[in-house]
Amino acid sequence: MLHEEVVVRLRTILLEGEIPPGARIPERDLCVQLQISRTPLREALKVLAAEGLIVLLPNRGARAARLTEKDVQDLFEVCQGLEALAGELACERISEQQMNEVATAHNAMVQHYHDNDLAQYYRRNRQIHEAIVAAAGNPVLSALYESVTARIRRARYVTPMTAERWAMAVNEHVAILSALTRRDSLGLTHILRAHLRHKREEVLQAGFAEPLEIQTTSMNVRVRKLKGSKVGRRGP
Amino acid sequence: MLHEEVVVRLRTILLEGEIPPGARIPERDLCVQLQISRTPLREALKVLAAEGLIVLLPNRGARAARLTEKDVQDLFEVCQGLEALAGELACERISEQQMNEVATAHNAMVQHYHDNDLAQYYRRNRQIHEAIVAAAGNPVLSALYESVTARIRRARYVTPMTAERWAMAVNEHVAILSALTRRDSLGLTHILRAHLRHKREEVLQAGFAEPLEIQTTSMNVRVRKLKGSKVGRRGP
DNA sequence: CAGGCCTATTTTGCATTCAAAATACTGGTA
DNA sequence: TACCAGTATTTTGAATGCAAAATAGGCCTG
Repeated sequence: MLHEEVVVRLRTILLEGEIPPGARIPERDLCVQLQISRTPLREALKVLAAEGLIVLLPNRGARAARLTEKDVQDLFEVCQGLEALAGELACERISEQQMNEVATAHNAMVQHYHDNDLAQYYRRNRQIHEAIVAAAGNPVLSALYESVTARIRRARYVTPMTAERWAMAVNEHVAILSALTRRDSLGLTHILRAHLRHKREEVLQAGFAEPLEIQTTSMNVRVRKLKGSKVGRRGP
Repeated sequence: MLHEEVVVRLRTILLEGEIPPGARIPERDLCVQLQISRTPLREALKVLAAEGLIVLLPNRGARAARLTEKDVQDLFEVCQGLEALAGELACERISEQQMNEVATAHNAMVQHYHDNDLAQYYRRNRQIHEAIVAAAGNPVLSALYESVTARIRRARYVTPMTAERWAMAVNEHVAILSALTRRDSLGLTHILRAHLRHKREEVLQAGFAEPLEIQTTSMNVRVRKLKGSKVGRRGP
C-alpha cells in the first residue's frame, strides 16, 4: 500500500528533524521528493496528525508539531506509566532469549558509556527500553509506547548529558537490569519510573532544545480581520 | 474540516455497532450516506485504521476491526495501566469541582444500580472513569485512554452482568470513590486495577459477545490461486 | 517612502476521473 | 447438477481537475 509507505517515510523525515518542529510541510515539494501525487501524501498527513507528529491548520496546511513544556511533561508522564506497565508484565513473561537480549544491549551500552560515545550509548539505551516493552508481549502496549516515544524522541535523545547525570543514568540501568533479572516487578517499575523522571527533569532543564519556529512565511503578517476580503480567483 | 467530521461520524457508526465487527465497509454506500466524495472518506478510513478501529486489506477495502481474545486481553491490560496512572495523578491534582463531579456521577450510578437500569448504570460508570482520567490533567493520557477504551467499548459495555458481579462492581466503585476522596494514590491504583481485571475476566468469560463475521460477500469463495487469472478491463 | 487596498499566484480541500484489481455473472462441460 | 473457465461489473488506489482560501506583489495615495 503506497499510503502506508508514505507514512513511514514521512515519519522518518520528521523524526530525523529533516523537517524541524514548527516548520511548514509543503505538499507540492514533498510530492516531488517522494514521487507521488497529492492524494496518498494527504492521506499520510492525516494519519500523522492523528499520531500527533504534525498539526493540520485549516486551509493553511500542515506543520511539524512543536512541543510545549507541558507537552513534554505529559508525554513523559504517560511514558512512565507505559514503561512501568511494561516492566511489570515483562517480569512475568520475559523469555530467556529476550532476557539475554536486554543483558547484551545493557553491556554494550555500558561499554559505550566508558568509551564516552553518546550516540551509540543512546542507541543501545533505546534498544533496552524497547526490548523490555517487547518482552511484555502486548502489541497494543508496544504500539502505544512506540507512538508516545516517537513524539519525545528528539527531546529525549538529543539532549546532552552532564557527566554526573550520565553516571547516574548508567547506575539506574544497572538497577533496571538487576530488577529484571530477579523478576522483581515492584522494584523494576520503581526504578523505571525514577529513571524516566530524571530524564524528564534533565530534558526540561535543558529547555528541551527544540529549535524555535522556522518562519518560512514572511514577516509581514498583517492582521487582516476587517473587510470581507473579496475572493481571489484563478486564471487570466 | 470535512475530513475530521467524517472521522467522528464514522467512529460513532463503528462504536454504535451500526457496522458490526468484521463487516465490510462499502465506500460508495458511505459516500451516499454521508453525502461526501470518496476522498475525505478514504482519508478518514486511514485515520481510523491507524486507531485500530478498522483494518485495511490491500485492494479489498476496509472492514470493521474484530477483536480476538488476545486483543481484548491486551487492550484491558493497557487500559489498566492507563487508569492506574490516571488515578495516581488524579489524587495529586483533582479539583474540588472535579471531585464533586465524580461523586455526583457515582451516586447517580448507584441509584441506577438499585433501579436495575443497566444502560444508565453503564453510562454513569463510563462517566466516572472518564472524569478520573480527565482529573489527571494530562491530555496525552486522556487521548490515549479514549482511543484504547473506544476499541473495547462494545465488549465492555455490552456484556451483561450477573447479579453478584454487578454488586461486586458497585462495591469496587465505592472503594474507588473512597480512595479518591482520601487522595489515597496507592489504594486507588490498586482498586482501579482490580476493578478492570474483574471486568476483563467477565468480558472474556462471556466470550466478549462480538457477533461473528457478517459475510457480505457471497458463499462461493473459490480458492483461486492457480492460473494467472487474466485481467478484467472496463467497458467498451 | 510608508501603509493599505486590490489583484495575481500559490496552496489547499474536495470532487472527479482512470487504470488495475477483485468480485459477480454466465455459459459450457463432464 | 456440480464445477470451472471466461467475461462483464464493481470496487479500489491513485492522479488529475477545479473552486475557495490564503499568500504575495504591485499600485496608488497620503
